[in-house]
Amino acid sequence: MKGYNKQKKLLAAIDCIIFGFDGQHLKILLIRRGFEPAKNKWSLMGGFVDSGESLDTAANRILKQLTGLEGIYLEQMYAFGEPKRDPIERTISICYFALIDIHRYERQLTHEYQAEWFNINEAPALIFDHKAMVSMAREKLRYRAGLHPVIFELLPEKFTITQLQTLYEEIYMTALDKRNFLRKIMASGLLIKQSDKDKTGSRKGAFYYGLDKKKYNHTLLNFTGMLPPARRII
Amino acid sequence: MKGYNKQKKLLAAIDCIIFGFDGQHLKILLIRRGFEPAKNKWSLMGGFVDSGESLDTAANRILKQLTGLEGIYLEQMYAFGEPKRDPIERTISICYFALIDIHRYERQLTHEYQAEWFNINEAPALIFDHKAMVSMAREKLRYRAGLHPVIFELLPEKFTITQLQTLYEEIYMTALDKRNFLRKIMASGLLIKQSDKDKTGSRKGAFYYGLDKKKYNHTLLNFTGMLPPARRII
DNA sequence: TCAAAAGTGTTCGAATTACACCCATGG
DNA sequence: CCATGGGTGTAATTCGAACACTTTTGA
Repeated sequence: MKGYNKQKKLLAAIDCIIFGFDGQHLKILLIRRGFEPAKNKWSLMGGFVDSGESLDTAANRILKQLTGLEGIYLEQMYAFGEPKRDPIERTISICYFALIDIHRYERQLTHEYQAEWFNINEAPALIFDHKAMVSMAREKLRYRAGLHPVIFELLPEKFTITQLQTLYEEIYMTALDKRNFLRKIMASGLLIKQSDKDKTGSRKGAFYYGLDKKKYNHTLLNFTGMLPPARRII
Repeated sequence: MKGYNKQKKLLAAIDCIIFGFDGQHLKILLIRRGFEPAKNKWSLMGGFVDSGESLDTAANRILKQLTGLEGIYLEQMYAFGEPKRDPIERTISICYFALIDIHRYERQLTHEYQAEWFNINEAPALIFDHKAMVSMAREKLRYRAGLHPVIFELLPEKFTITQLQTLYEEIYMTALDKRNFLRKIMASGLLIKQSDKDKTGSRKGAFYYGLDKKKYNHTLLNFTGMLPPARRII
């Protein structure tokens, strides 16, 4: 038996939404598409799945090729398959979302790869159905962040409580009370207070915190969520 | 421009995990595969995506063809794409999961379509990577059911509190206290007490409840979950 | 009359909320 | 010395967990 003769083949693509956080705003990484159609238009990171590679492998390869990023948090999100979504040829796109510490790669990304960060609310028009992908990714991020502490993937090794809180506020588009936030986040047992301070944000300086990596890995499956129940988006 | 010349095409398939609940156990619907390879082996409902149809359309079509089911709860779950997952030809499978009221279709399914229900814990060996699909679907169901009242899709129009509780217990593989369960489920405001009783389960009979459909639709986005935090699987 | 499932409240501790002032520092 | 963001506590309420007995009725 050589194959399923009567079935139509099609192209499979990967698209990645890459989230970052600059301390103020949630951002996404975009590039100008390198080939026709829609060449030079803003686009998510994308490419085709090769024969012989799995979807996860393809996603990692494409991410590496377009941005140099490796070993980052990457999760499959959804498959988009409207017949006309790509005007040239029938292509289904398996969409991934990634979370990275923006500062760790900033120069590399913008200089070597000419990728550009945009505030999530100020992104330019995107090709094809990429806008829908971005909104779905945003929603999925809220979902995930409410249940698992994935949010730390967006922060540097050391961060302040205020940065963490701002990040939650960005993702959920809501204001949080800092005392309650601190109590709750400390109760998770995930944070380890450092002895040094971030002096860039204020005169007084704010203590850095690090992540308890062991607990973090164990906690991925048992996290109650940071939002007060009444505001849970999920 | 005619196409992306250098890219490899592949087949896209749909596979559906169909969940049902018989009042006692969570079940999945399987059929014997109708074509080679692995003909007559137990399999999820599956088929290929045609040109010109979207993934959702394909999923609905395949479900209709193989089971006669229409208009049921169907949600995309995950794309499986290991290169060798189908031994005959490179095929990625976009996997859906469905929730149905088992009694509504029981005869139709088992007689006309020779599909068979299996308790989720007693299912036979499945072809390809279908076993992994089923475990992921189970997990996803826990996830969903903890946050949205999708669980009612598995029950008939009228059901008793005990049935509902048993269903939650099945999905989360845990025992729940009936008084606490009742209080919590009633607090959701989703249930409407009927005036008639189900007499099949006991001498005394248990009141039926129906779903407040308007509230149900609005509540899909604001549901706190039925599990005590300590036991939340998610 | 009894077996079997239905139905029903209370108490306790933990978690969540709302809320406002002092601290440390660099300029 | 003062403007700025950092850091802290308490009281009221709600929510979740644990727990056991009475009711109904068909056989």
